[in-house]
Amino acid sequence: MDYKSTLNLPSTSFPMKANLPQREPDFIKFWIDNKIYEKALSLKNKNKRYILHDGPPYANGHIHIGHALNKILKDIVVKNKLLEGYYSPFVPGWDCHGLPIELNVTKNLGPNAKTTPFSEIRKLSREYAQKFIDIQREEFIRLGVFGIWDKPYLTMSKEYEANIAKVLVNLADKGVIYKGEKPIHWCFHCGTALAEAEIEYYEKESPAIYVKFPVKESKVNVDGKLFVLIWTTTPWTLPGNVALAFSEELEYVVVSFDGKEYYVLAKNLVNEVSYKLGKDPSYLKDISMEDVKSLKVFHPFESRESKVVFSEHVVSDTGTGIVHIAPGHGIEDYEVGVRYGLLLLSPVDDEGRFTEEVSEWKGIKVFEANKLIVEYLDKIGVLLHYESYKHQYPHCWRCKNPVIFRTKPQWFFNVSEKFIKSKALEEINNVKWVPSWGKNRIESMVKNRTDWCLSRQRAWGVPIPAITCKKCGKTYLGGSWGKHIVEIFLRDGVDVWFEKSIKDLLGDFKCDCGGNDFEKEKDIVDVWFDSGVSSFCVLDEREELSSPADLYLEGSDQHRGWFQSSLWPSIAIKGKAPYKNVLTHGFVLDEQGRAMHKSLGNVVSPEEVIKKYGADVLRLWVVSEDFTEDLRIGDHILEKVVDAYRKIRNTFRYMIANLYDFSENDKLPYSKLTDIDKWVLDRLYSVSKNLIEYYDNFEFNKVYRNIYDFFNIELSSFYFDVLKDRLYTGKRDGIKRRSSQTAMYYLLSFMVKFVSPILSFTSEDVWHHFFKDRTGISSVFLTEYDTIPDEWNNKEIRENFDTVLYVREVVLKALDIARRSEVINSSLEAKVYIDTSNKKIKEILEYYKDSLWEFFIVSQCVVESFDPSNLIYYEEEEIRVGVSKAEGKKCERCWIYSTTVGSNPDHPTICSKCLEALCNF
RNA sequence: GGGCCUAUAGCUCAGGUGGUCAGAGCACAUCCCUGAUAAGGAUGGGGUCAGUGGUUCGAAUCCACUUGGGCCCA
Repeated sequence: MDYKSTLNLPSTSFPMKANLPQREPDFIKFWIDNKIYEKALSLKNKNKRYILHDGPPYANGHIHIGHALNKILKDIVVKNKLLEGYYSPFVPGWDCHGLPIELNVTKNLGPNAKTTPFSEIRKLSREYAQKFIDIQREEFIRLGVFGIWDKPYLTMSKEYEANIAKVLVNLADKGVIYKGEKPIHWCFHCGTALAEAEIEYYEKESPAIYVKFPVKESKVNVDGKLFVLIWTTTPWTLPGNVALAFSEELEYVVVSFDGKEYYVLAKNLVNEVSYKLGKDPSYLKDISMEDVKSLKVFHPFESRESKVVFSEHVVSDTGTGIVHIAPGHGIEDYEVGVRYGLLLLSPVDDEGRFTEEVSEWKGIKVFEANKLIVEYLDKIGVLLHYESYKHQYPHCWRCKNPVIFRTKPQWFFNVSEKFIKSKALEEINNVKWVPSWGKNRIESMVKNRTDWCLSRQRAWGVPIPAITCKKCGKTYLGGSWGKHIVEIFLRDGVDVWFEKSIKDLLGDFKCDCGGNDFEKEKDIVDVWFDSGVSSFCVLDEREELSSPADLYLEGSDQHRGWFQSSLWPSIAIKGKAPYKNVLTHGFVLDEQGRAMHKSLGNVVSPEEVIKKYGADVLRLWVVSEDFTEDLRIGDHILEKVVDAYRKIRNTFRYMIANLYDFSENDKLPYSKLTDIDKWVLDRLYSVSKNLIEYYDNFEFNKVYRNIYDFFNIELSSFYFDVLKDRLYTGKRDGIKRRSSQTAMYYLLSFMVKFVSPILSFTSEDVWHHFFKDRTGISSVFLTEYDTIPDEWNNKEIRENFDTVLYVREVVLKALDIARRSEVINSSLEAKVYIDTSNKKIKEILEYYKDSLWEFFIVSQCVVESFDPSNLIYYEEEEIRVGVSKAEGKKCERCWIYSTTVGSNPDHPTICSKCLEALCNF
């Protein structure tokens, strides 16, 4: 007889091989065609909200692995909240304005760029951004990310743009926007301001000079004239000098080479100066920081003081350890100037010529003036040394000419204003930062933050709707004018600013002085402001959303970026942070822990990973690492993730296959379950509690670990292995089999849901193969986590099995020895003897004595004192184990050895247990 | 150059307030099974906890410095 056909072997069409790259698109199609996310949301419409607000990626280029990491993490949060029963709408966004897009557009225009009108550049930029929004949207969807993809927010949408202007006007009304000056890169050849990205560094030859600044007063006593010595490669910036910066980290000395003139400079640069002069010092003395602070220094040719200040940016690798400060001609200088309240001079016009403020060289281009200034310094006796110096210098990317720093009027957001800054710091304290050091990080950045320069001299962005009266020079941004122009923007879009004349926009607005002839502001607002006001333009505007958001989740670089740009406007207008929780993730590095660079050839793209392994593998990778730190990725790491994926998939498959003949009606009540099934439900109870806690704390790596370990240790290697006998050979609807199937049904139902925020495709695959028809629910994402019955929490069973499992370890070692001694091959060929002096253990073993053979997967197991001779013997701690060949013959059906084999002449090759099972076959 | 973060077996990770803390899973090797089968099970070998120097009776765990790596600034 063919006994194999009488077994209840696992049966399923759920494929072992996932074939994710090919099959995942079908699930995406299913989700989209059946509007699964929309349905899930509408099911939870009345429930508590959970708002994760998307930080908009820049609409330029394809997504990289960092984008994938970010969106997958967000998706895990959103799906988990959905399954917890929250209404969690995810509205994806894109950052659309800004220089990189404008540059790509103008690059494509080639030499025509200069003559292309603003409005055309804006139109092309808009098309360019839209193209990449469409590309990136498909790429995000391919990752399995749920979101309201057909209604994302775009910072270039008509409403969003108008709202940007509205928030800006609101801020102006709050009195935190002001007009000031700031140095910018300027190409006087092209007559335009340049952004950092438009600067190229080339070698340039400049005059390097040592200049003596006369000291008028000090505590330093020398027998001659005292000077502070500086070194510069831009003599033309000297007319703008207002200060001399020292470093508190350096030591200074007074040195003389001729006994007549004495110079203050950094101690460790004396040798360099001495070498250049070709003279040894005739006098050298340390001076204290107090001495330095006592110096009252004057400008070498202007009749004003050159103030002594201190700055960290002063170093002693070259020069004199004292830096001449011209706040109008350098960013660092400017910042020092802001800190010390220094005069801001920028006596240079658009063509790079000195203005009349510098009467001596008025009208002369600054680079040509260099030579004249050096000659002049020499003439008045303050030039110590001159040489030609080659160094890296910024040049215009377009015309390749050297650029300069000069100041232009700019719009600022006054964040250093006391009230705003202290309010911001207070609010930072009310936000939960994950990981916790994020708070420290943003706090120190906020503390040191200087005013935010909002204006950009560009085309692709939202105009700053300010006007200046030509008659009296008064500038308007907020007030009734602001209200008026925002109304127009909301109705017609911000493009009218560029397209219409000021007269058309003005309405009946008049200047306080009575004038009605105005000039339009040409600058646009910084892109960081665009995304920074998203809580106003998205959370406050869209019905399904609200502010403050429950969560912002971005890379740790956003402490400087979006988290801050979002904080300031919200603080200034609402007095509140726009978020309750802020979670940051690290950066994705290669397997060696190095940043990815095209030149290193170590870039891993999400597209490649999906093509080779599938999105679920990428999703599993995300949680297999600790995302609060930097993450590593590469083929070796991904292979490991694939292994883990296979294990999880197979565990699901095993459950599905063994439940092929089980339905809800076959479920047994908890009280009827066998102990091992009660044990596994106790494990499921504790795993479930853990998982919910881990999910809520964003500890996804622990979620992964807990699931993976549960599948490997408890389920695969013990529970499922033990179950095989009763599932395959037991009576089809026998109590033991149904008991285990009941537990397995819960395992499958609970775990497929817990896994679904991570392995969304695979979970849906499982759902469709098993639960869809049984429940009538078409998607796992239309369900919620199962409630965890408290009766599963069974301390007694747990403790019993702790003991059983401990003894099992010892037994397995004994079996291994028996196997290596060639006493047995399969563990079913063994009979096991166990004895222990531990009363408690013995009690438990005796209680389970009829099940031990099953737990250990052997044919016979006895608990009694035994003679170890003639047995394979092993002991550990108090456990003594003996192994011999099992008694009786191998049953052809269940493969267990039994003395009952042959007792029935009709079935001479099978055991009594199998005979019983066959009765109702 | 500065701020923040980071360094534990081949990989991914555990190791509150210092004293069985040198762990887990996977991978690997060897063996078993062939009724989860391009699956399943068992046993085993792997680390001077980046380095140096301190504090301490005692440090992976505290402190300092160094080195490597990352983010943000300069």
